[in-house]
Amino acid sequence: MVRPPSIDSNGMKKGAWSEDEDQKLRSYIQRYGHWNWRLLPKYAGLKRCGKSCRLRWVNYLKPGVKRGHFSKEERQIVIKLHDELGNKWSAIAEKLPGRTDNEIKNFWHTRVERRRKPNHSAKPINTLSYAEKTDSSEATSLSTSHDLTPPFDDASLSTNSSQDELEPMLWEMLKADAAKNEGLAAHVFNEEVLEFDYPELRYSELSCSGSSYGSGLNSWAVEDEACGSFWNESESETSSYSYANPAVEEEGLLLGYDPLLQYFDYETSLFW
DNA sequence: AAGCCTGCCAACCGCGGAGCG
DNA sequence: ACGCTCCGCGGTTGGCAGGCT
Repeated sequence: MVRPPSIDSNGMKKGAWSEDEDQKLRSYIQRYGHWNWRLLPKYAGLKRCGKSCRLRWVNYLKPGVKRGHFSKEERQIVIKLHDELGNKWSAIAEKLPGRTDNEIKNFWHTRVERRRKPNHSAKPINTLSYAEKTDSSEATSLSTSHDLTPPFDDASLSTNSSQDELEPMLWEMLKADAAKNEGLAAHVFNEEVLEFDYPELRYSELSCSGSSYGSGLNSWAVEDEACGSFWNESESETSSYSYANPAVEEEGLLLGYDPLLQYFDYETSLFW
């Protein structure tokens, strides 16, 4: 994960920092502060350039630096501020105590930007059994090897499509997919939760805010949260809608139409 | 078991702005 | 006004870890 140590043409060490180097830098700055980054390494007994020392201190050694998992609140702040400020990582970092611009930048590139890329490959990225996500006694684990065809294609849906255009289109696609796979999708929907990255569905959902799409038993259905209306093409029982599970709804809407399910967070407009 | 692929993140690099003489 | 130095920012890279085939 880190670059191997090496020596550049000026005799300066590059690459991963050792514990000894960290200790030298930490103790020097704690004692004298960083009055001049260029001269600091010389006085601290480090064979590093000032830039490298500054980076190591700011992003790693500085007291209070928070690292690791971004909370839901932090994610929302980053996304909101990025919408307002763009790639002003240092400005965003100012609003997130303990987070460095470098870490926010990494977070953005690896987690957020990737999810927003329209041509990002549609493949499952993580799998959790429904039982892990909920307390439902009905939840059981199930094999994930279902051959369900994604019902959307890039040509038919876009982020600019209106909700009026999208809903009938989605409805037709869901119906067709359910018919093809018979009751399988419903079972999967009820018992299995997969996180996935599936841009076509993501965009359709973004464009249809206020609506959710899911499967019932042996049928597909579309529910409109905003007005409470409900369409159901099947005559059979369709009352089992797993995304009503409170444990799931805490995180946002669980959106499903086949085994490819994940959480949609309306506040960040992203799947997690 | 081994090779390949992808995600993640620490660290590097280049550039621009601020400060100073 | 100009040139130089230093600092900080944002983009990019390198390589480990873990999952997949």
